Amino acid sequence: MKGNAVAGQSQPLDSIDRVILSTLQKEGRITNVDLASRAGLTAPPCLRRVRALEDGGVIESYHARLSASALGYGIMVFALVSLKSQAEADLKAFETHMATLPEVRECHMLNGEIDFIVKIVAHDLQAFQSFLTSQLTPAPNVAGVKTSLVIRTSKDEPGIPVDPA
Amino acid sequence: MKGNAVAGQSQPLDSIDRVILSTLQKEGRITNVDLASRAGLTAPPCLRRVRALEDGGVIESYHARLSASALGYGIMVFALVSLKSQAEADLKAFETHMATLPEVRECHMLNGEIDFIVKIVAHDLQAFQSFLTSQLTPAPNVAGVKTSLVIRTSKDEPGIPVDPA
DNA sequence: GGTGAAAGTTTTTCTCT
DNA sequence: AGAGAAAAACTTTCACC
Repeated sequence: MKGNAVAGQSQPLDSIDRVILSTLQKEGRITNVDLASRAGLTAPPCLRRVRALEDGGVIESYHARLSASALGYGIMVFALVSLKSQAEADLKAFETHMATLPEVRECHMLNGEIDFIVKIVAHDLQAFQSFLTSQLTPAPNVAGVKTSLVIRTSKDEPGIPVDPA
Repeated sequence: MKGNAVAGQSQPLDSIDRVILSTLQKEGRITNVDLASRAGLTAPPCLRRVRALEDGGVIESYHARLSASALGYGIMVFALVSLKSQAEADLKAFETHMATLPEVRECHMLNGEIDFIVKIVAHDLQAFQSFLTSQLTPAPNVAGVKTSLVIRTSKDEPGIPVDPA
């Protein structure tokens, strides 16, 4: 094999790529012709750039953002979880368990005293309490859990900044 | 005016709607014809359902997910921020400041001792330190900031669970 | 790399059930 | 509400620059 067909970082991003990326990050279902005109291109080269960004792994995926409240998820909680052991196998075991729980939307390992931060959603406070005592506290290797209920969210931007070039 | 053209919750979601929602949450750029066949419909009624879900506010938006590392953002940090005053005007002032900072991706107000959890991204540790001392610590009304660096992320699901009906 | 035109799909509307 | 057919728009490929 010669060229990097899959997920090489390929070219440094030029300013047209950045327009494409920031546009698709905000409007994931924009048509290629509209995207092209915002990027100052015609459709074919725009499509080629999008495919290259997808194949190069810069664009990972596309998603619809759904209304939590419309789906009956009124509760969001951050849990700070410390584990008894920091051995890699034990960290993995905890992460594997988190992966199976639909209420757990994010699981990040942290440095310092607390080991994980976990973003959890639930239908209501009662459902969350039940989840906490039946799924999170008894998870493999858990030493302690501190939870904080989200009262309101003032900012929740998808993705990351796309700097102007 | 009569009907609720904008963001009424309209109908309870049936199982076809749920297939549409969970599919679009995972594959935001699927074509309507493919979506229709997964939902067991033909294209026209499928499109009508999607539009109704969009107009009803169940589908809020569509986004591309970009690779943080491909864009040079190697660092994610959660900051736990406590404020000097919990007066609504002071909470708002803090949130308004967070809204202006591109490094801040999420800002959630919490119950209990700590007032906000803020998800931050940065190019590297040095850029983060600089952000912390120049933007976050001196933000309006800040009493204290505790930061935790994310070592690795094992789960980061877009959106929320779509229960099977 | 970009352009313009052509071919192939998809989206979208309409009519009917 | 959903289906089939038709029109309009978009995507995708190709030849050329």
